[in-house]
Amino acid sequence: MPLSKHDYLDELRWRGLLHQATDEAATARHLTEGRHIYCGFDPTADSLTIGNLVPLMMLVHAQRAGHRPVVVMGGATGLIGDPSGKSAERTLQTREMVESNLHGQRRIFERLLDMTGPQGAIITNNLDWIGKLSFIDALRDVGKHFSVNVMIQKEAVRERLTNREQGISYTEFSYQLLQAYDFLHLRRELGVTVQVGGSDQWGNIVAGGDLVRRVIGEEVFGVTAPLVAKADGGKFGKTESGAVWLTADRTSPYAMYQFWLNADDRDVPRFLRIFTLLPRADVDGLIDVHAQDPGARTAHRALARAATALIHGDDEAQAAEKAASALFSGDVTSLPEATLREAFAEAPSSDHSRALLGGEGVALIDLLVETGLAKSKRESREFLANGSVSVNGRKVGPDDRLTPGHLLHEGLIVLRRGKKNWHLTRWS
RNA sequence: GGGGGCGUGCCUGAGCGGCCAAAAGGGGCGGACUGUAAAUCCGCUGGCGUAUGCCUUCACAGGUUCGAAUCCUGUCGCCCCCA
Repeated sequence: MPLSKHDYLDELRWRGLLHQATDEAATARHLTEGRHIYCGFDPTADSLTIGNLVPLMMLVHAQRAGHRPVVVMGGATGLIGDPSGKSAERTLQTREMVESNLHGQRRIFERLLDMTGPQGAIITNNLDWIGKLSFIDALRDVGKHFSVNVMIQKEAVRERLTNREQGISYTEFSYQLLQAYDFLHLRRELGVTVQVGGSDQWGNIVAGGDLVRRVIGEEVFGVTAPLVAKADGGKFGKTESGAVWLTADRTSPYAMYQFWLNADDRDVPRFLRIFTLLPRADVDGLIDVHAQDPGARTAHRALARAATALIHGDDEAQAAEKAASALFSGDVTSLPEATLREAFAEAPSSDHSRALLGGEGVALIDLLVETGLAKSKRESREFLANGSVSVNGRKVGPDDRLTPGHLLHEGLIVLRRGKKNWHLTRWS
């Protein structure tokens, strides 16, 4: 199989995606030929978050380097629950839930990975093989190769064993057996020899490698990426409105664009390397510009554009960018109607009767509550008094009312509360 | 089996009969400054139609008292020491 000029490990290394590898020299040698590289994703939700993007990028780079990526959707493991990195036992998901989550996540893999050609990604579901395993088979064929003494040493388990309040169930304790069995199965059936994942997966990956060696006496390899942390110490991937998801139904392209654009200066270089596919020269150039004048936010914009395009496609990224610059240009009034409607395509909006604008007009205090920009009249009053609210880009006070004079393009009024909470009202 | 301690608002954590909707910090939300940043500063942070006001909170259920987060009894949960 032809390999691209980019060496996989080197690529991961400069991008900051390489945390540890099993016998790095041997792994590097192994990767001089095209291999099958796998990563597992448990269907804990019907989408994936930006945090899951890290291991996903490892597969993307594998493919670009000439290897064949194999996605293992955890149809079986998702029913059990991975204790790695979790401080408490989780409630079991129903089979239906796992099943539907699987479908939700599949579209993301298909979008980010090339599904065609000899290097086309393979998407599998470990329920297909784990589901066939009987309890007796599991204990004899898998369990016999594991030492409980070793299992309880794993970080994911150890912490829970010493923690009286939490403990760990036999179910979650067994998780590593299943993931190890995945590796064995994939080695046998698809010739998969490398597993990648986040650093929290190291224990599971090693367990898989051990199993393969014991059963078929062959060496397999593992590579992990570091945990992505934010410069300010906060948890990566969270915003005021919760996690940032990779599908538009949960996080709009616009919201994702904003997420990247608002990245801390210090995080931008790293994010450019990890979350975009921009070539090294471009990245280095951007980092340079960024260091000279972070205020210009050239690198922020490039990051937001590239990362959003990677997930949602070029068109969506472009639209998000246009909307962002329109909204934050300050003067909403001068925007053409089409741009305005486009910019607010994803923002909350509401319809109102135009007749209300006549006479005394509509009190903003009430409207803020109606539109959800404020939770109660009391809060509404507070925001207005603080000068947090603007109508069509102009600040308003507690006693202001909306009249026909506020209408843009014969029927639109733009409300904003705080810096980033927009709402479009339509009047007809 | 015996003995001791703890359970407060989103989180940490003071309060230990009235001055308590409850200190302080964190977080969150607004504002100023800026670059839709960081740092800093200011305000808000149980709910309520605008309040020298009303309602609901200090694990839960009762009780004592003019009055309880604060005292008593029981229940639940957790921690520690001895055996």
